[in-house]
Amino acid sequence: MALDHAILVSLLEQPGSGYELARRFERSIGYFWTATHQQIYRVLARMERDGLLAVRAVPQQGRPDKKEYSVAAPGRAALARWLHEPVEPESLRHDLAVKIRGAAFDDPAALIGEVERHRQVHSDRLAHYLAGEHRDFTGPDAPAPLDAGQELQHAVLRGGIAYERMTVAWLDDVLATLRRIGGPSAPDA
Amino acid sequence: MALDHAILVSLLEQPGSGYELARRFERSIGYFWTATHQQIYRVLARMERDGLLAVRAVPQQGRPDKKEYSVAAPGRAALARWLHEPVEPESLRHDLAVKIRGAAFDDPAALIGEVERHRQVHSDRLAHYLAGEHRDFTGPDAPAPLDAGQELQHAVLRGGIAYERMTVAWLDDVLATLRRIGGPSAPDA
DNA sequence: CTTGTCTATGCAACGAGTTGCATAGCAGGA
DNA sequence: TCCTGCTATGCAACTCGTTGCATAGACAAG
Repeated sequence: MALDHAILVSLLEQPGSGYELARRFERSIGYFWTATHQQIYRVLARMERDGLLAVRAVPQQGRPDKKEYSVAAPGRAALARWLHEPVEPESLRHDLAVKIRGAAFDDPAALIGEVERHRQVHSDRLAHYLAGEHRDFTGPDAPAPLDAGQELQHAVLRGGIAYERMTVAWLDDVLATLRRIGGPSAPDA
Repeated sequence: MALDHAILVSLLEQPGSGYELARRFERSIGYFWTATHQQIYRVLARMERDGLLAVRAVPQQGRPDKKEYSVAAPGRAALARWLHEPVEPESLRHDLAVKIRGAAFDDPAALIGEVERHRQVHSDRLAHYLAGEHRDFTGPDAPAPLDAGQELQHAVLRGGIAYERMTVAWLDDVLATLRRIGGPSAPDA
């Protein structure tokens, strides 16, 4: 299970509370691994119980205390072990592709709005990634010689950028196809 | 839940047994939605119980009977309803990206073999998709004017091709990065 | 002064997905 | 002959992931 390992990596990059992790999972890490706060709290509790993580209660003024988690030695070892194991190349779960094939049995033109909406989301994500890349890696405020960790984060971000660019281009292709067949051919049903 | 709908689409394209569906999910449909035979049998049983599918026992010589499922009217209606609902743009679950970021806390060079293995898998899938595209859509044996369903299947396949091409290129980028930082910089641990 | 939002954590229930195992006949190779 | 593998279906147990709800103090807007 990779959620454990995603949390370990994130805590090694920067210790933090469950709440903070949940927000990171909405941002950088979450681009490649999503998780809700419930999942995160449950996994943190389990990993702490198993001695992979250390907790420290941090009092805050005007707020409930937060539990700051950091990676203990056994957690680091568990991550290292996982890094040396092969993982399965992932398979996609692409609802929209199912819908596109399904549109043949309904009205293809009715899907245009939905595809446009997805295109917008991916286009926004792309802009967001590009802004992050400029801020952290390629812009004037970026650290001059990147260390290994930053190089790797940048490489992963380039993957996200390539993915979103590819997706936007593909959805444009799909839209053109839907408009082409929406005209001449009648819906199948 | 999209497994139901993926099954409906697949059965509309071609009725078949659970076993046949499981094999389709290893091929075309499975490129965008994976499922094991257990999942498929369970969902087929539920959908039949709910009247979305019709079953027909087909005797076979030298083999156990197979249950051929096809989509009943309520199933078609359920699919149509889903097609008109918005779905969430999916988020990735990319183990390898987690590993790449995690490599900063281990030996980056140790990840090269793993990344090469993934590159090979994606490169094979790409070749496989391209062969399928030539066979079904662009080659001399393809149907001359494609109908709407075929146009849409082709559009989805083009998405798979674009995805695999993008992934192979990105993994090359990652490999170059790993080799670059593997030399000068020492492992963090 | 009440309502809503943000930080911060968590329980309980459910549904989705995975893994291991079982059955059963037939075909082909060592 | 025995072992492996393929077609064909399914149960049981488990883990993973999602959804709804709850608590609780601080702060801002209406």
